[in-house]
Amino acid sequence: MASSAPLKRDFYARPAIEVARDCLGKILVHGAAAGRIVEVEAYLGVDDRAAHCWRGLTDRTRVIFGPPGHAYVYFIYGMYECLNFVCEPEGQAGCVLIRALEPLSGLAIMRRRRPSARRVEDLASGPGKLTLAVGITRKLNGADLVAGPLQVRRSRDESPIEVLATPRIGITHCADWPLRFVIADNRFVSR
DNA sequence: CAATAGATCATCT
DNA sequence: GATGATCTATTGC
Repeated sequence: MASSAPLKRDFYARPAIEVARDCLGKILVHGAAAGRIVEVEAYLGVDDRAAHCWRGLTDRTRVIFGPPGHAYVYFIYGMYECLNFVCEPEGQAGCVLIRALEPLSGLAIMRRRRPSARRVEDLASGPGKLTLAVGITRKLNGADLVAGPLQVRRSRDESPIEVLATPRIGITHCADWPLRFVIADNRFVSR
């Protein structure tokens, strides 16, 4: 497999924008399924009206204010789940939404979980699609990314990556902030 | 192609 | 009671 050591906690204990950019090219692993992160979005703290934590600490946003290096998984539109990495030191809000993966292994089980995907490019090219493909549910909300069943690893392929910044997708507030980051010319990013 | 409707529910007003 | 960090199928050009 084209991956090695899991990222340590200090990787996540930084501003969400830095973590977001650095996540690109890393490998997300859950069981037999693994994929390369090709598209992410940064969500900031209380100043970012598009972020869930904008209103402050609630039952739902508790994990975002908790220690870094954990998963924040939330349920949206009555149907889909989305995966975030909690960033910043404990007590501060900030996270990174994982928006698309390039499938690397476990292709068979991914296809089984996403019967409607006709092409490999459709398996995990969106926040709701990737959680289905990789088998992430709300049960993983709060899970430790450093030691838990869901991990992020450095790729063995360390060839340079060209990163593009664009506005975030599907939000109404702060819609012009360039906090979406993609690997340039990658065919697995969402449409 | 592009545009739109419908599915469906946790969270917050 | 409305809304939302989405996706799919369908309709219409």
